[in-house]
Amino acid sequence: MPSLSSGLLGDLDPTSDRAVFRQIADQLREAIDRGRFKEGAKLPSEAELVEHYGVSRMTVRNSFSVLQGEGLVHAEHGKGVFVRPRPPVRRLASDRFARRHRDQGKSAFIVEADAAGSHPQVDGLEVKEEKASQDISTRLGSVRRVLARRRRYLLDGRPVEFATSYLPLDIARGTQIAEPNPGPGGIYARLEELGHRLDHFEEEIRARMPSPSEVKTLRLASGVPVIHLVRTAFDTEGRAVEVCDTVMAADAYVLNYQLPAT
Amino acid sequence: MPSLSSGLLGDLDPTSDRAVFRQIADQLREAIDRGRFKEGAKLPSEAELVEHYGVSRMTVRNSFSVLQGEGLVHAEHGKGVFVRPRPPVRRLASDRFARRHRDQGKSAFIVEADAAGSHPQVDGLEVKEEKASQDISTRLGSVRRVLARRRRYLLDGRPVEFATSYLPLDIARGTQIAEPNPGPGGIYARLEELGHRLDHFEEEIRARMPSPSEVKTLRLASGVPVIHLVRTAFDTEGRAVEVCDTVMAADAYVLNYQLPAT
DNA sequence: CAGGCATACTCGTATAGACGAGTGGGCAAG
DNA sequence: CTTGCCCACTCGTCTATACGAGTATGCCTG
Repeated sequence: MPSLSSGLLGDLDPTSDRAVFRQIADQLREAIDRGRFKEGAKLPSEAELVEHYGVSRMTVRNSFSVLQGEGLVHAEHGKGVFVRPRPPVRRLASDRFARRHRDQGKSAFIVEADAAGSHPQVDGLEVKEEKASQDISTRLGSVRRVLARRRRYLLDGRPVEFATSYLPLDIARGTQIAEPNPGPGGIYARLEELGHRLDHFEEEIRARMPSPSEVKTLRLASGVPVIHLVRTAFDTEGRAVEVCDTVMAADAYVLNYQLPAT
Repeated sequence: MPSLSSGLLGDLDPTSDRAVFRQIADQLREAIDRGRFKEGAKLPSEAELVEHYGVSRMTVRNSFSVLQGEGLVHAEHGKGVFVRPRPPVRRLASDRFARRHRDQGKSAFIVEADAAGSHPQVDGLEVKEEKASQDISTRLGSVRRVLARRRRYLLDGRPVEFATSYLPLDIARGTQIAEPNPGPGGIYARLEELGHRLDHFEEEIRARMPSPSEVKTLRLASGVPVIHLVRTAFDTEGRAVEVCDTVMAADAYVLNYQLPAT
């Protein structure tokens, strides 16, 4: 039997008009912030908190759901509720598509991860021709059908990113871009070999909560948003030659950009 | 008495091992996605759904809380649960700090919002000297104390962004930068007048769920993440002359960047 | 000693009921 | 007609209970 007496937590203020479950959430949050519960540590069980505060179990669960929504903790069935550890983040530099990074035989993702000491994997590779969505069609300049290259990226076994590249068929069909393995330097290297000299990229960044299918694909804990990045590659003639739609687990990424002061 | 018969919703599958509240959430989500409930529309009330599905009220509330966590709906006490409308977004262009945008008398935020037909406000202005946090100190190159300029930005009455600029005291003290109104072109114009010719900016972007204080400051609905952007300005000598820490309501922003293919 | 099972602990799901508080419409009194 | 109150409807909070399912541990059996 658990001896409880979770000495780190205070009492409720019955005179306060703050809801009880919020008061409990506040105390737990503060305890976490102060380091009384460290990353990965187990919080008191529901039963212990019921005992400690003298409230019903649903009230305690309600507190936990507040903290889950904030991304502070996560529950594991049969084990307990734990302070969510901050996973190692992947930093995306704004020069990651520079030509000088394209001469290796491996993809940028693999090279970076190796350098950071993580174990990278690429997964769920799928290459096919399909009808362009309204959005993609607009971005690529009114194309009807496109070549789509889908893949998922994992770091140390954890899915962190899901990306789809779209290319106009008149560019990609029949080239190595339409093969599962696009070869050294990736599709940007192939595009340039095909005479589409790249001029610049435009990136569009949003953050939002994931859809259920994204939760599944990225195995996201509750309270983790996604970063949605859409990159369009333009050649020197101003034509959009590729659109890459990427959904990233927000807790696994920091994006870096360098801007000239002009 | 409500006549219910919310004909748009199906039945539960008792053989499914998917939890009842998830099935209900799924049906509501699908109805929203299909446009059966439009933006801003009211969903059936808890009581109606209790009736329709023959489940207890807590189960229905549980479904709603799933959708709230996804940022799809929001509840209004005494009124109902509504499909969350997508607010107008502010697009941040990567050239927004170019010198050519600095000659007007008004701040970039005001100019942009006016152009977009929204009503901009700046709020909670606070300028003071304070101790630099560990992080800020590191970014500015080991300064102890800094000038901090805090302000909140609103669009059509809605808070969308909360920003703090930090500057080393040896640069900012006694200048117009230390005044509430930094003058035309903002602090970057003043910095250049003071001889700190700007070379480039570095921006660091994260997305996460907001802290309770951020929820309050930005009046965030549940299920809305924040974008956390930290920008460092460097002068031509490579010195960091300003750090701007910005927290944005993620549903109000799209960030745009343009990258050279190098 | 190894394997398997029982058990106690964990969270997950669901029910039923109670009261409170915000909102808005309708009715009644002035 | 206007004012003000009441009531019905909404979601918010909380209690108490029940059973299910995942996990870990230790004991018991072979």
